[in-house]
Amino acid sequence: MVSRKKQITLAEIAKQLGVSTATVSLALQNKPGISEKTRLDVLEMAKRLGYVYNRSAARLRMQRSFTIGLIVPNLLNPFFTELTNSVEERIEAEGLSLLLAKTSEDPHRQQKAVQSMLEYRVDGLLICPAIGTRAADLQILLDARLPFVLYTRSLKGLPADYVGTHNKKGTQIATEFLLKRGHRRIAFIGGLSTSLTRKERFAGFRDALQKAGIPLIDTLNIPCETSIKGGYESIQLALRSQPNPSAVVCYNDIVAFGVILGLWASRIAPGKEFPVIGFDNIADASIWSPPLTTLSAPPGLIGQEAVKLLLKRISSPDSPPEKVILSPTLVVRESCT
Amino acid sequence: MVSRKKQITLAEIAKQLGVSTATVSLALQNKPGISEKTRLDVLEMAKRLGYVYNRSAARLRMQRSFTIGLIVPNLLNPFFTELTNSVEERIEAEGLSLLLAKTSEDPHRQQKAVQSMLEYRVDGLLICPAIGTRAADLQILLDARLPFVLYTRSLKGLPADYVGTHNKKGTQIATEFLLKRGHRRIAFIGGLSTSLTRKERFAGFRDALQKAGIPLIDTLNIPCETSIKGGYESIQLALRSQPNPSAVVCYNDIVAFGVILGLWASRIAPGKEFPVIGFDNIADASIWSPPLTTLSAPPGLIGQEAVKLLLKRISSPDSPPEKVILSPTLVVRESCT
DNA sequence: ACAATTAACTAAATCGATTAAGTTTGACTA
DNA sequence: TAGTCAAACTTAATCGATTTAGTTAATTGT
Repeated sequence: MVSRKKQITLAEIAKQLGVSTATVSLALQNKPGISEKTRLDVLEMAKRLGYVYNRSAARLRMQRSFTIGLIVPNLLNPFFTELTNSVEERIEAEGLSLLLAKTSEDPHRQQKAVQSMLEYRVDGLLICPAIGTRAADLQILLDARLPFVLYTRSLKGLPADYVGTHNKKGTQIATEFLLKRGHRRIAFIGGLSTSLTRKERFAGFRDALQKAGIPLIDTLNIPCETSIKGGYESIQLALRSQPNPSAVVCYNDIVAFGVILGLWASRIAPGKEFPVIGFDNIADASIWSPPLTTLSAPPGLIGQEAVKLLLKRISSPDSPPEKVILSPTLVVRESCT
Repeated sequence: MVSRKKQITLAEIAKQLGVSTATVSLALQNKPGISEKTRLDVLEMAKRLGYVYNRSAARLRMQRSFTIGLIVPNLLNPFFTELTNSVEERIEAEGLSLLLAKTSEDPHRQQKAVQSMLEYRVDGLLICPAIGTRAADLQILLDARLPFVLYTRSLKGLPADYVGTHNKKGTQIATEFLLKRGHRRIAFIGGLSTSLTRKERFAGFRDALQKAGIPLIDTLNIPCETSIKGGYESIQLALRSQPNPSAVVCYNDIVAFGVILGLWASRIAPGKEFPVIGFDNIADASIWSPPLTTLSAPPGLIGQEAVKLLLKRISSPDSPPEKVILSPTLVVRESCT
């Protein structure tokens, strides 16, 4: 072990100045009851000694951590990184810190992450339940009376705040848009068939077709992994099927990107010859080539709303649970002209 | 304020069992000197009362936070999210937690983030200096004797551990590869002209040309923003210039993605008709269309190495600074057949 | 000029876990 | 049977900032 330089504490500053620690503490916090001269003396001495505030001590005493926990399923998916990005920004603007954990869609790891957040006494928690999570798994949060907000994925049976997207409405709008332009053979591509979100998004697609009296073509409903590769392979599959599609509604933007690449590779110009619609409106959507027409329910906004709701929950822990369901709007760009 | 349920502490468990807090603490830590029966009693009572370990208290006492700080410039860039992802994994495997902050390439915000990390008494810090950072800005870390590791971007004049990539060697390999295949008009696309990394990567490109006696063509050296859009626009510019290029070495994978999209849009098949080489080998590179030939220096690996180095630094704070420079290897995929 | 008020500061308890330095108990030894 | 020793526990100090309930000294009002 190395000879640690002695920690500079409030007490050390107080000793140097011949005042009490209370005075030093109040001075540093800019609280009333301290003369201007003393305050300046304290500030200067703190700087001179290289004092660094010890949050662990303050937290213990104040019973607050000034930290918000964020649990995401996945950090390689732009949806969640964009969300993380915006959450970090809001949190930092509030003078709080961000404790990050990811579950890799594993409920077991999620349990460990939740436990860890409780031990850290985070002031609040944002969590997108890993696939396979049961309401009972998160009951511990209610028991511990930890303010938390679910985002993107809800959990029936868990009375909790939630911020999400009106999935069904979104794909409905998109599908109607394509129908109005005369398309009759529209594919729905992407999303794992086990995903609740996919079920909702597909439902909007199906309902729009139904309302228009267009029959659903099974071979044009293609679930796949939520990745560029998934979209790339699925569109090629769709193009080879009979009847083949003249347009695509995608599970989300990532899949749409793959679809676009697949179209290019098949020498079909996405947009001009073949419309593609995504979902989410992640940052890359607008700079893609062609720029992606998509249902705007941007992860950044979801993150912001989630933080907003969480702060509200923290300040009034006993108000009834609130749900914020964002209505996606269709942003028309060149992938659908 | 709500009537908080009384916190369950070690003392509460001790009281219920009629033992001392020391016993409870030792039992929960599985330390020797406690009988098996008592240990089980403690565990059961802890569970029954819903006890949650208070890390703030433990930290204060132990003078360790069991937390590692990670400062990234940007969370929207896959390079950094992949790195964050791998760091999170390593950290969690060590039983530590991850405190995340981003600088948005703003040295001022970086300063605040660093300060925050010090106040949290993180056990160690991984930091990629924001553009414009001076060695003096991070001197505070040395003064505070906080173990830290720089990654991806070094900082001359700061004696510190560093994990990065041999940039020059990478682009040199890539350029030689293209030269060997007969290309004489090779473009170098991407990266901001102010970036040190760009300077290094460009130097490798230039040297390879020089060694082969091929003159550098100024109009084929095109700096641009590190984004899909930047690559997309730059390749179109390059294709219109005289002489126009027959192949491209890109600043990184993101730019290469944009270049590929730009080629598709110009009805040129990337790979088959026009080779494109990226740099970094981010996860998307292998699933792109066409799969990207790139210099593998994956962010996940850099993250892992950085964590490894940091843990080493933590356990021996006074050993001399170490540099880990990863040599990129060319991974040939279809974008360059 | 004396009580009342205010400004400036202090003493000391507090948050909850950890751990060094004891103390007690019982078993085993010589 | 006294002495040794280990096992199983306890006592109490400790980490460092915060904050309540004071105390002191100076200022104001009448």
